[in-house]
Amino acid sequence: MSNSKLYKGSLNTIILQLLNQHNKMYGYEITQKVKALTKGELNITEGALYPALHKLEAEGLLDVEVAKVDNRLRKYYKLTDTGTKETVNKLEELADYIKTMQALVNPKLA
Amino acid sequence: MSNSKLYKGSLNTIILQLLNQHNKMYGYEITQKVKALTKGELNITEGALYPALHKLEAEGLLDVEVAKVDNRLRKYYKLTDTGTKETVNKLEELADYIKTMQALVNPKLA
DNA sequence: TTCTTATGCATAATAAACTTAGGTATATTT
DNA sequence: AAATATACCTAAGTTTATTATGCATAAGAA
Repeated sequence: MSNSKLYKGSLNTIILQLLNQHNKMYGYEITQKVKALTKGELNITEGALYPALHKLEAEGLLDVEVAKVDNRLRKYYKLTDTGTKETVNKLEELADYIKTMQALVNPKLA
Repeated sequence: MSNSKLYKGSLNTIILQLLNQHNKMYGYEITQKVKALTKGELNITEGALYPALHKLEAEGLLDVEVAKVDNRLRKYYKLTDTGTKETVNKLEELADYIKTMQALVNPKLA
């Protein structure tokens, strides 16, 4: 993912928000989109991504739709209503995290 | 620590930066300082803190000095030179993390 | 045309970080 | 006297991600 440990725990937030922005995406597409948006700084490993997608689906946050393109399989994921609500929570948590960490790191500005 | 998973991986950064700001601190003091600075949002658990302090010491980033106050033990930790350098790295990583996550979450501003 | 890279999915073993749940001990407050 | 605060600690278990694989098709390079 990155040599920085700070990304630990951020994967679900990233997945949900990408699906929030792009409606439906498949796994490989997510890895490429993250790489592009972060200019190579963040590389989602498949060993992390696929289990995460399966878990989000099992929790009812994502729906899957299988498609065949160029004779190759794709699994398109999209947010459920519950998933959309959870995305809002995750984004709030991210904003809170950033605010809290900045308060810790630079208490003068708090 | 917090109900948000985003803090996973942030503990070392927090410890190092607190020691960077306050010169020397002991474990319990760190938990209270974090609680105060974050207005209760972040509570470092002792099960996470003490092993983390021991590891940072073993890696040569912290020095320990034992003191007895009111007949109770205190272990004061402070940054070594290496620890000070590593703190700079951690703070850069945090800034990069925030920038990257904001680029992912709000690509319009990127 | 063969070999490598890209696309696309997946899991299993291991490692790292943290939670939960204990344990010990002294000081202070109720 | 009992509960809370101070102050340290570890061990079992969970979560999250890494590393290492595996399978299969398409496209590009040698």
